Amino acid sequence: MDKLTIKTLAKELQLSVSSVSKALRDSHEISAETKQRVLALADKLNYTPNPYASSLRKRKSKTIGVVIPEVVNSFFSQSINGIEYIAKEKGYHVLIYLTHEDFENEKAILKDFESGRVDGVLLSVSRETTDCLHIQELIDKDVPVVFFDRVFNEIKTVKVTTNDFESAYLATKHLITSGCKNPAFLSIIGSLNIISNRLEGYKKALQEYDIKFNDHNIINCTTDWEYNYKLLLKKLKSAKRPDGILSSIENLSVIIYKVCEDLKLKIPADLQIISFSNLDTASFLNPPLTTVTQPAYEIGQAAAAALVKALEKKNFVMPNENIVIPSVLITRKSTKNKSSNK
Amino acid sequence: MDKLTIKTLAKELQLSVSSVSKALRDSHEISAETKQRVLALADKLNYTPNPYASSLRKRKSKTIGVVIPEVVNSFFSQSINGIEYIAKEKGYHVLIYLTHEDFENEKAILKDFESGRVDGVLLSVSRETTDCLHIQELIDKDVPVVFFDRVFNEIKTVKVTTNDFESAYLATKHLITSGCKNPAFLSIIGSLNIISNRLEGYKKALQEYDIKFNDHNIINCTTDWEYNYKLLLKKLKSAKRPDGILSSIENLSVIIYKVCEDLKLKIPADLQIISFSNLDTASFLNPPLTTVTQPAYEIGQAAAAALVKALEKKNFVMPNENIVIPSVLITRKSTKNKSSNK
DNA sequence: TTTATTTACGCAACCGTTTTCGTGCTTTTG
DNA sequence: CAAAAGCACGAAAACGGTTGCGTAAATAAA
Repeated sequence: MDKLTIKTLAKELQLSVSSVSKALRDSHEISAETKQRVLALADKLNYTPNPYASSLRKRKSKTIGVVIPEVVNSFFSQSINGIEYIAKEKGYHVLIYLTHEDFENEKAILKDFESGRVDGVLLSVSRETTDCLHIQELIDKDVPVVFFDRVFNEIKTVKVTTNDFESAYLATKHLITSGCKNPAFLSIIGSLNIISNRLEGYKKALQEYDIKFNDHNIINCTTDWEYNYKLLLKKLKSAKRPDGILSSIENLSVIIYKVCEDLKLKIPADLQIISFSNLDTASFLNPPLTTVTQPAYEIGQAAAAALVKALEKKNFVMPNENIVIPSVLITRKSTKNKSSNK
Repeated sequence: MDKLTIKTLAKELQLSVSSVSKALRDSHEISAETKQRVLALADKLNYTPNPYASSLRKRKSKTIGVVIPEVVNSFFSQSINGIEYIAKEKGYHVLIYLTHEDFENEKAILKDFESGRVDGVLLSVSRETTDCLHIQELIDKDVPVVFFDRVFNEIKTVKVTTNDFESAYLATKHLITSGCKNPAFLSIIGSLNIISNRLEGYKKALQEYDIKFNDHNIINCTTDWEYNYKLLLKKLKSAKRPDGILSSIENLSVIIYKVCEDLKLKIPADLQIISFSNLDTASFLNPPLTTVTQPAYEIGQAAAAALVKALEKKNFVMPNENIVIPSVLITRKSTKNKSSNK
């Protein structure tokens, strides 16, 4: 048995290759009767058209590339879920690439995309990404890019984010109204927009409550967990230690718990904690963690939908649009809210 | 500017298309000098060969398909990480598909693979998958499939798993030696090999310690969390309630915590808990959860490596091989182990 | 009845690479 | 010095579909 191609069908049916192709694609040029015959045989022989031949000729791959920093991360894996939902619905395939927060990796991946491997890209930039030449170059080659979560404002395209500024503002406000006099902000190195937006929200809340902003209360973590642990240990041992923390990074919250345990600091009595987090174990931590939870699934869906919508158009132009899907503050026992639920 | 193809290079260099192609692929037929010229221009023009044309001609896509039940799951996302590591290293691309534990989805995905979209497949079957015709059909079309974690023994191929039987045995033994007289086993509907293997391990430990096996202690959960909650509530309220639980499913462990909280059962005093889990928040739960942690990353790596190894061979034959990478039991405060670490 | 239009299909070019085979030319060998 | 071998490259046929265009027959309009 040699390979089953469209030619096999054509020969069997005494039709030309082109007619078979047209019949399979439900062209109006082919009679209903012939279509039936073709479909029937295709079905019987279990024929599936070669996607590469098709992609080559049609100059589109029905494939989208998803570029994210990490996959072992509840935010990104939930996003992928949303992306996959839309992709499947619209008949697209999903290629996944991880940058591991490395700029060179990101560049190499986007460079590869210039080959036409994917019709469009969903991108959440790495922490190290400081310029966007590689992104613009890709777009200039007519490969549309939609940002989600970690965006680059310099690029004119659709950006799907959550309300980082406002969420951080509300979270900080929550800390303050729960009694914090000296809330700190847990940050991470890099130049991510989302982080600086969150920082601005934090600052605004301080300002509103006449708490003077103190540089010491911005704790800059790194990717080195050992270092972060020591840094937090130092900060929380110091005389003017914070009495509340807003963590802008999910993974860092567990380190805080660890440090508190080791320093015998009581949560929330000695230290109140809120974290941006999508961990569904947050409510089972000790004590349950108050979180700012991002609508990761919806963000993935919205980004994929925007991309596909553009791809389906003849001469698509990506609108320079910001889609903002709000996060939700879920108060739990790690903060001293009065009306504590859960 | 029209599309940049190999023809553009050929024209510019006054060479034939074939020579350029050969130069790019570093063929011995081309002189070093010519290669230099070709590479230089390709570099200058930022040329990237069209992958679809190449795949069509070469009849291989340098792409592997990964089919998993869910991605919002620390085991699978860690596995993907391992897979991606190998894929990148070997120059493969990774297409990800989610079955959402649905058999029909799984069939449709594997059917699509018969088109030659991927060179090989890494598969972890859905919970609902009870027969393997669709898998065998794919293999019969010369698309190699490597199983990881959730395997199908009927299929002769490489299977990468962890030592489920032994791990469950050791975990149960741990419960018993920590004082459990009546340990239960938390299962989930479906016919997964890994679950039944774990159940066997549990049974063996009971037998070894002369604890008679009791059907009531096999708690069969479903995908309905509400139902599971009620079921566990009932089980843990009953007179002959278990004094220890081995959960074979990561997600179920948090429900147990919830039920214990609501019933005011103390962990581990009233109920000791061990769960198969890859959650890195396990040690920050209240109390820290004793886990059987699977080497998810390594399993992904091993599966991908086995697949790629086969793909790189001329006439590959998949060996019918079991690669077993052991899990590790990490004792924490949810069990009353004597030498408690962490 | 003649002409115009529609219907249903085939021909052949094309998408961008890869690869086999052939061909001059230079170099080696007996 | 003739024959053989090696070298560097080009022509052309694939790979498996898609699509614009041509065309014969069938139908509609004039």
